[in-house]
Amino acid sequence: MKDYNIRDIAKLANVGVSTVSRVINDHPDVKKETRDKILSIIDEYNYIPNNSARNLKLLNGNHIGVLVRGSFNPFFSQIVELIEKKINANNYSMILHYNINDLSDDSESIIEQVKEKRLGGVIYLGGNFNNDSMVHLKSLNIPLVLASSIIETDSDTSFFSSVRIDNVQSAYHAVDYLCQIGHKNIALLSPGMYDVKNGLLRRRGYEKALNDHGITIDEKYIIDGTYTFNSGFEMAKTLIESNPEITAIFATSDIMAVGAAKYLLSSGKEIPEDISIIGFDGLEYSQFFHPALSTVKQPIEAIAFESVKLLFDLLENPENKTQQITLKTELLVRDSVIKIKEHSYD
Amino acid sequence: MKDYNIRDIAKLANVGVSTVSRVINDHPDVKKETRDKILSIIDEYNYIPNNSARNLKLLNGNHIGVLVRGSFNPFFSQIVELIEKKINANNYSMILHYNINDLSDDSESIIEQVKEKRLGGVIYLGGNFNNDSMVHLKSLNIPLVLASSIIETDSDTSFFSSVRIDNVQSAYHAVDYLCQIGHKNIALLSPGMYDVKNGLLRRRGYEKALNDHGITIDEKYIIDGTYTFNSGFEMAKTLIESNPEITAIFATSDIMAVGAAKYLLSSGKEIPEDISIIGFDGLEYSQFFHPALSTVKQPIEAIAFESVKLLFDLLENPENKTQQITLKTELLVRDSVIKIKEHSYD
DNA sequence: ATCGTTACCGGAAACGATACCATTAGGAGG
DNA sequence: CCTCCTAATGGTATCGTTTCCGGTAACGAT
Repeated sequence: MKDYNIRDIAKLANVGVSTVSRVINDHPDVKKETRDKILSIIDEYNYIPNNSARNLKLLNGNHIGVLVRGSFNPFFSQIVELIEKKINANNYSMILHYNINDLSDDSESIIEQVKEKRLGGVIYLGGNFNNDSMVHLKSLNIPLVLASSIIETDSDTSFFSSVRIDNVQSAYHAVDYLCQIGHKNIALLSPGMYDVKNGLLRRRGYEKALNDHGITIDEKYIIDGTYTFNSGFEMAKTLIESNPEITAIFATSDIMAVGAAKYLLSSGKEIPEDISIIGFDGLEYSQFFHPALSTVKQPIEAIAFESVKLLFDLLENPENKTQQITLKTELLVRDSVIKIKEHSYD
Repeated sequence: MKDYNIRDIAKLANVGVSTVSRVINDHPDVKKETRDKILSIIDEYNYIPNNSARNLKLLNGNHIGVLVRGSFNPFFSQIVELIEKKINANNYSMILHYNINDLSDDSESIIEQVKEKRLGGVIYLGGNFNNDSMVHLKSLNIPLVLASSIIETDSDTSFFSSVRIDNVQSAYHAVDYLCQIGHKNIALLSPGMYDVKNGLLRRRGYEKALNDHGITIDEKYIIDGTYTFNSGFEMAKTLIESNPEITAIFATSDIMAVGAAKYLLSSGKEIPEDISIIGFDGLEYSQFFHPALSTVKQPIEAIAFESVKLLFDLLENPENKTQQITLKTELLVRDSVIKIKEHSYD
């Protein structure tokens, strides 16, 4: 029950190995008759080409790496699942690596992974990149797409393909809405050191919205944490205990929002009557929370879909131009927000 | 900026390629002096051995496949993340494939994946296996561990290593508890055709508990769906609309439970005052729902940890015995259940 | 001096697939 | 009949490792 190799198949079919190779790779220069015969032998003996040999010869692997900056966030899990589906449809395999680089520079860890695993391409989810990173990475000479990543560079952003959203605008949208319906004491739940750049942009949107509505920014309404349920819970607790006048919370991720909402509800507050809350990401989960959470929905399917598409554009034709795509988010207003009551006119 | 190969390194270090190879693979037969010299050259020139060539020669890959039966369930995502961490720690790479076989037999799809991707080992999450599958799979001759899978065979279960829970007992535990606190009209939210075996066992636990408490099983309290939020929502709706006397729901997964709870709350019912609810899996999520969901907690970390451990036991020494591990679940009683009021004694 | 042993080391044949380069056969065109 | 072209095919070097099979040097024992 040994495995057959291409030479065995060639012998069995009475042809040369080159011909078998051509059949396997769909080269046109094979007579239909010969092709059919070889195909039937391949089928009969259950021959499967050896990928290692193939990759050795071709000098590039057919694994594409999906490297994820964070971990334990359903937002990433969902994207990853969708990406996997598409990668497999293209006859590549996905090598998944969560929680890349807790310490080092993003570009470092990517380079390491690519070399070590001989990846044919990489999708990087959720990191931060500056000019140096980009140049460093460029030396890899490998198809790379940056998805949901923050790219901080004034110069050439066209080194790599990228798929992202407008974080400032998206956050602005949510906070602007809160202001419009009368909220003035609006808190911000922000990721702290963990993923600074990302949170920073959303914070800028928050500040801009307040500014535009003539509300002065109060540092004590802004609190840092991490992208976890627990952190959301704790942040809300700290915030509300010392600032009971807060009427709305904008959380920069849904899991934070859920954590915060949980604190509010379990401390006897009502949502949205006492406090309105808006999350970020648009996890399926958020609509099954009770009350249904308002959120800024990221186009998760599109992020996954476009990332893979851009990657294969580069993979199939390395001469292709890189592309930068910015996708639209959508503010979903659900049951967790309410127009503020004007006490004076009661 | 070409990549160096082992011959380049050998030349640079003035040694033979075999010696370099020995250094790379930690063979003892190299003088410390020589080893250090080679090591420094390797470091200086940033040499990384080519995995394809290595695997070609060794005839076995250093990728281990993690194949997941279902998809879009945080239960699996969490296990996968933990597994990945451990696999990487062992210097292997994880190739992840969700949603294996929507149609075909589990063993078929595993075999296909293994051959095509030259996997060195496989962890299969959440499938169903019968005797035929097992025999079929055995021919692969590859380390394989079945995690959270249902193995239906009276004969030899020792073909493969496995990590599982006692589904019957776990479900029994939850339903028994509901009975103990006075519930009689207890509904079951079960996965339908999707993953029959798994749901079947939990159903058996449900039935056994009712039996032990002298409650006759009523088919109209048992409803089939899928492991999704939405399905949970719909099942609860159907169930409650036509059987308003139900006082408790046992859902065979947390996401079903959340969906069901959402229906109840949004239709004006109160949890647990009107209806008690218990889920299954123990997702972090469940405790941040409001009210905090009671659930049967699966030992997620242990499942991941043990799976990888058993796999590497087999990988490192193929002569090792396979092991079958059954892990304990834990009933977490939180805010979603309440002792039933006896109307007669009010 | 000769031998045996040990500790290191190198050469070269695989591993399985690809692709360049030849080669053949047959037909078209002169 | 010869040349040229094209379609189809085969031979073989090559990709970068590992490992078997020796080989050499050093050294103590005889």
